[in-house]
Amino acid sequence: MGPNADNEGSDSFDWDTEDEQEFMLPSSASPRCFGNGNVVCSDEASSSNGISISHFVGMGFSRDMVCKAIDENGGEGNSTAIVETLLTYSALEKSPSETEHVACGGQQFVSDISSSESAGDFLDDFSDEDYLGSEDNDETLSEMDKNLKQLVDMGYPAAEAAIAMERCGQDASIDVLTDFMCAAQTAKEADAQLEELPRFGFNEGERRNYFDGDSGKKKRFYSDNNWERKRQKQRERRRNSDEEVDSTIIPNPMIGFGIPAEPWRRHQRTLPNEVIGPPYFYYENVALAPKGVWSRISSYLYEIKPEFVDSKYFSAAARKRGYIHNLPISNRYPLLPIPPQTIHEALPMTKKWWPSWDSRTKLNCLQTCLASAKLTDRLRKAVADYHNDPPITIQKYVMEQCRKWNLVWVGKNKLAPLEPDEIESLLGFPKNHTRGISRTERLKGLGNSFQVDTVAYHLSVLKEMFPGGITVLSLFSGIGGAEVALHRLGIPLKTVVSVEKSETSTNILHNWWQSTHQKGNLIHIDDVTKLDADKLEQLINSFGGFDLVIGGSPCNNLAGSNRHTRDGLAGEHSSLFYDYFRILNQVKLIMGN
DNA sequence: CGAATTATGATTGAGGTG
DNA sequence: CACCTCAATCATAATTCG
Repeated sequence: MGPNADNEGSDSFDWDTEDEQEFMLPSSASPRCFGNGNVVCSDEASSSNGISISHFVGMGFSRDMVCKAIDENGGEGNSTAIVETLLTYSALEKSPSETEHVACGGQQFVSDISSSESAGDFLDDFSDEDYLGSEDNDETLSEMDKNLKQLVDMGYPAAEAAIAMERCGQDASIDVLTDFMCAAQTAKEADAQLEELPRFGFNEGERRNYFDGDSGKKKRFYSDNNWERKRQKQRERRRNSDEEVDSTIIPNPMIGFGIPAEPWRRHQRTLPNEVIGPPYFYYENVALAPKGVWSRISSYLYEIKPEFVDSKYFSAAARKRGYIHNLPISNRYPLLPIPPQTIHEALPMTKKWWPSWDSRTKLNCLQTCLASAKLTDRLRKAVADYHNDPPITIQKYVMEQCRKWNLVWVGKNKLAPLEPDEIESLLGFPKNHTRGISRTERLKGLGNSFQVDTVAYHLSVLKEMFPGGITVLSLFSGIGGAEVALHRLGIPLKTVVSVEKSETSTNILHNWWQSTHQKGNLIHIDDVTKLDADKLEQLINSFGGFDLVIGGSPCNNLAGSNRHTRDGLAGEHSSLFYDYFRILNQVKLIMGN
């Protein structure tokens, strides 16, 4: 009946080595900026797994740095380790001063992007005068490395040590550095009170203590030695690790700069001058990413703070996402018709079988996998034994599984996962949008997509700006959430350059393009890493520039559902964010000329 | 061999309790 | 403040099926 309560004490933990590695992850570093095509070293031979020096150079690191990082990691095999090494170097070189003011009812943004020494500068407005690491010869670097290592050995987080070294100068003594960090620490502790925001009554906090001897897997863990040790280590790490380098605050309620239901909430923001469009850009990823990820993404995208929005305010299913963009935020309007807002409205057939003790009105996030038939059958058996409502412990267990797997009631005591066409509808896509490919592929494509109504609400401000239509660079297009959103807004698509690796997703977008009788051009490119400055310049010359650069880079190394490779931004796929950043910069640069 | 099926926790943060 | 409960989460990998 209950979930398998096993694996107590079966895992062995090796925290000692892991802690060291995590310290090496700085949580803030400034991006390198790009010049013209001369940064692209096309003569580089790719290694067997397709990762080359130019791949890392493309992320914005200098060539020297890349070579050194590859050497340190014993060749090009371990790209994740190389990226982390590079990010550490970046933190050593420079860390952005995180000045930030929060005005009442709005936010102000202060940019602090400096150009670097690498290959041409892309922002003429900024000078190099406050940049100190103009020639990072090996001796300087290794000296700084030595200091960093010593500080880390003393127990300081690498990120703070790197910041201290940057602030105090390269040849500051260890004493000076520790003093600096001590002062910074106390300042931050005193700074740790800023929290307001009203709360909504969406989830009534009905918390009961439940003591279930059978299905209770938790109580027993508390007396487990490994478990205790692990929790202790976690607490220690939490105290030690970068106290407040991650300044990202996820708002509650998660409504960003406003939702259609509350147009009276007024927000204002000030963007840095160099990102006031065009070109407009729109970047998306999961809101609940590992610590520090959003502040890093933000530091690359001109220090613009993400707009966190949960799609449950636009549809019957939740979808917590962060959006960084330079779009205006006033006079937004929702896509019509307004989609069903509750489970019963979206799936009327379920109403008949819905038990009174299932209090859900919204579905959770639509993911890429569905519950197994064995699980739903176990749940059916757990509930079917009772004439009336099952006991509270059974209810708890069933509800937990329902929430985890987004199950709905489709018969007496019968639960089932959603069908692909239901997911299409909940995400705002037309019926049969993904039809024609395998069920597994459909679920994957849909699970990785935008919620169309949510994105369209943000993009709606483009309509009056581009009455004649727009030219779009769509990165990581997937099944075409951005295209569908723009089309449903009635914004003509003059040209869409779509970059997408998956062939099945590409076909879906292509089919949609034809079936909606688009007048414009749809151009496909299959690899973001191959979209270099030359290619961009060629495209921009052909179409007169891009009005919008839109895309959400891979989230699978950030998403909470990933048990195996939740490696953060440095992960194999999620690191493609740096290509979004690179391409956006190159577009801005080329269009600026 | 592609498609379908199934099992597989950890990391966060909010909020309660003593 | 220490400690706990509760909740959410754009997935991966191994295996089986047809």
